Amino acid sequence: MTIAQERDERSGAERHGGRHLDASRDAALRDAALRLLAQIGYDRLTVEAIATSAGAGKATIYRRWSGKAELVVDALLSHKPRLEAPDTGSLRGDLAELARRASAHGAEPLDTSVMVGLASALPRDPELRAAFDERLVEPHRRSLAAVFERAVARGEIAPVAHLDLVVSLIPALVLYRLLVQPGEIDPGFVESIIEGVILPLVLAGPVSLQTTPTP
Amino acid sequence: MTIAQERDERSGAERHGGRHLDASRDAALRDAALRLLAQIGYDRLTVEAIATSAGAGKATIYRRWSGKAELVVDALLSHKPRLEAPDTGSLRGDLAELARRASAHGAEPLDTSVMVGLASALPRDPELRAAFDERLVEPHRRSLAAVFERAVARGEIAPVAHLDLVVSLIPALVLYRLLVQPGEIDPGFVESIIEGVILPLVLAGPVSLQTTPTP
DNA sequence: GGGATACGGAACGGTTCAGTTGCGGAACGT
DNA sequence: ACGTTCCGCAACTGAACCGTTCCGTATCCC
Repeated sequence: MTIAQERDERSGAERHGGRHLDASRDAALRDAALRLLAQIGYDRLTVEAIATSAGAGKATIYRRWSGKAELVVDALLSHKPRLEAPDTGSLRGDLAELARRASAHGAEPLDTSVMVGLASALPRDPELRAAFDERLVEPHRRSLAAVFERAVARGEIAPVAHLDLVVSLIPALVLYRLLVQPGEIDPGFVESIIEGVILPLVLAGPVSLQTTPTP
Repeated sequence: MTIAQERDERSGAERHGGRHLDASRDAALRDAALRLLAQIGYDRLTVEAIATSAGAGKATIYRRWSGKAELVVDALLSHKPRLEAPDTGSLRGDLAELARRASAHGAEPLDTSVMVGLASALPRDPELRAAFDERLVEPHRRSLAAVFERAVARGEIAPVAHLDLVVSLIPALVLYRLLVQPGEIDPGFVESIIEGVILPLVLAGPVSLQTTPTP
């Protein structure tokens, strides 16, 4: 519905004379929405604050979206993630590169704050959750899965048994860490996940030990 | 401050005649607060809804707490977790028992919903975060740490290298799963974390492989 | 018994926000 | 040139909620 509305307004059949919608206003409003979302969370986010923060009037928002929910979903979907998985030649190098992007660079700290800000709202809004999935969750999972699959193809590791779980490790632990201990993520934190959990896990062969060692 | 207020009201020096505070109202209100918190999250939680849900009047709440924040913190702190780590004789057995408690039983599904409901509010309220830590995060970590330490003492596994990280695995992955895919947690989910991630990780010896296998 | 206080319930003023409308001005098509 | 539509801004109505106050009733200490 969001995309449809966008189509109506841009290539609409009922556009005659008059001033056009200013595309720079769209971008400014979406940016402001994501920035405030990361700062104060979805529930405390107000349309008025978004407008003010973008130097716009509320009417400019309601000319484009039906309200907060539609604007935030559209902002999330417009937020293009970097999909390209790195290829440094080794699994450790690829993971380190992903970690470097995730902690140091500009995009990802916003991503994780947005995740925290959206958390409480996701269970009650399927559209929000779908956009959250498409732009924040799945790209990470795909990049990680590609890195592991390349390592398998190189013969560096055996096929990963629970790939779904393994590619969730970094985002899950980063999110948990942000909830339990708010503030900036130490770059070494992601590194210790890689070195302390992921690499030992995927480098170890399949384990088939006895369950009862103390008869 | 919350505990101090409680002391003032119960053993207060300035209590003369008149009807006493009904302790059953305290419990009903705290229960209602946690139940609604799990359902709709902290931000949408209203004092009015808590009172109505507990069959009480708002005045009964404001006689005890200064507002929503203090009530929720007090409710969290009154929520006594089961600390006792199981001791089945094997690491796998202990972990399976923890998993059984976490997914099937009554207390823990509420716990995880409360965690989701609190998520967006934690970064901006240190008292809330402290209570969250004390009653929802640390007990889980302590139980898991105790289980691993006993396994080390039995000689079942080598000392766990990144214990802080390893004991975060279950809560982090469960929380992440709840956010990304709301609804009930499949009991098999926690089991696959144990079998697919934790056990392979702690059973594998320290890994010291070469970083560059493709010269 | 009598004064004091808690109880559920209802009402009230104050604040915040949603969503709409009007204003003066600017940008577009015809 | 002219009408149409966008722009930022401000004002407005209505809803939701907070925190307080009052009511009639019930419970406690003295």
